[in-house]
Amino acid sequence: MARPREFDETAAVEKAMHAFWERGYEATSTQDLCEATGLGRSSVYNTFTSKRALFRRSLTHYTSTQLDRRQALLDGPGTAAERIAAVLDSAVEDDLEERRRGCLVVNTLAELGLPEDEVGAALQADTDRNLAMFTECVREGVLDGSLRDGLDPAEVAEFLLSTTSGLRVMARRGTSRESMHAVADIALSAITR
Amino acid sequence: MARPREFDETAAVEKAMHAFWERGYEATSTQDLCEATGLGRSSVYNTFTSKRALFRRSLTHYTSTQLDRRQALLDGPGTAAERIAAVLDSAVEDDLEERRRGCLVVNTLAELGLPEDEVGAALQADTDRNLAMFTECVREGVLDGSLRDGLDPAEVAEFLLSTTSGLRVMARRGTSRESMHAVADIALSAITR
DNA sequence: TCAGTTTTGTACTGATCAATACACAACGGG
DNA sequence: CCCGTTGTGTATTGATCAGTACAAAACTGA
Repeated sequence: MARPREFDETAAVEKAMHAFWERGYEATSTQDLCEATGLGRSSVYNTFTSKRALFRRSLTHYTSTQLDRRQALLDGPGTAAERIAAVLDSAVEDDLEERRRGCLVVNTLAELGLPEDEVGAALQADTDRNLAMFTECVREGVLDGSLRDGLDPAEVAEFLLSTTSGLRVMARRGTSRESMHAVADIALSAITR
Repeated sequence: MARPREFDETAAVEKAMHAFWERGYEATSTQDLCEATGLGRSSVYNTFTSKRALFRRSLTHYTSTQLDRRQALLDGPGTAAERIAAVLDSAVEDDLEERRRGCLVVNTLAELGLPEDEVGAALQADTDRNLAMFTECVREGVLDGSLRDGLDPAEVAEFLLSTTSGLRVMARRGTSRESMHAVADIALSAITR
């Protein structure tokens, strides 16, 4: 019944996500979002309610794919130390353009902080899942002997999240791939033996 | 000759800086800046030309005071390792409210990236000075024996800048003082012996 | 074919944006 | 004292902001 959509909703969210990622939340106008998605204003508002709601959709789309990728690396082959190294390396993009965009979560946290709405909740959820994933992997690393004895998994998880966040900021500073790699190596040396 | 100013320019810049720090660049309107500084629109534009120019003034005011404070810590007493520890600790504010604001430089980098104007130049200059200060101190630390042998001072400087940036992002995430302290300790353990 | 439902395009809303015009106020030098 | 210069307050600029009203369009089920 009724007229069907002329577009794919997920594809539209993905395009909106890239617009927000490129310019930040405030600097992205609803007009920008229409152009990025190829939709008219009516379709955007009919489907996503508001700019902020579309941003929340974009953000959760970003975090879920990013967390899945990270989880896959942490569930991959090798010692825990090697898997953590793979995660740190994955923050180091090959392409300068990509590196310059940084991370949508870090960018949003820096621009908006933790707002008291669903956007803030999405950011908090991302933090929690990251910490949980890292904590678990560190626990495994202490057992498999690839990480040092006596490490507090929760503390190391905070350290690793801080490190990836720091790397993303360095990326926005225009830091070279080589320098970012060196930073990742030093960070890793703090917890491996 | 002519009518004198009714306000202190530096004080106005400082108040504008806090407004930008609190809300970010885009979300801070010229109206907000008038209210924060207590000046009328005419005075603001007569004195600072444009919103962006006032932002640049605010940013350089922030970076210069922050760099001076950091330099003082790195020039202070104790071994290089102790002085670097003092810098990392200084990123951990006592007050939650202050911590939540994060760092104006990190926030701006995340929101705007490195724009091709004087704002970008100010951000780049801040990065350069930070790296230079850290590099010098690490060199001293290798000599005084408080840091490990064989460390590349330039690489460690990037690591330390990345770490402080990461800590500021964690602060925006709402991370506790204790967790941030633990992160700083782990980071330090990578370079001390 | 047509009634019912949803999408879409166009035009528009009031609000707010950064920036300016301009008259008047306030001072210093002569 | 008063002319020239600069600062300040008020009103306003056109542009753009997020969001909406509304009618035509496009489809489904009957």
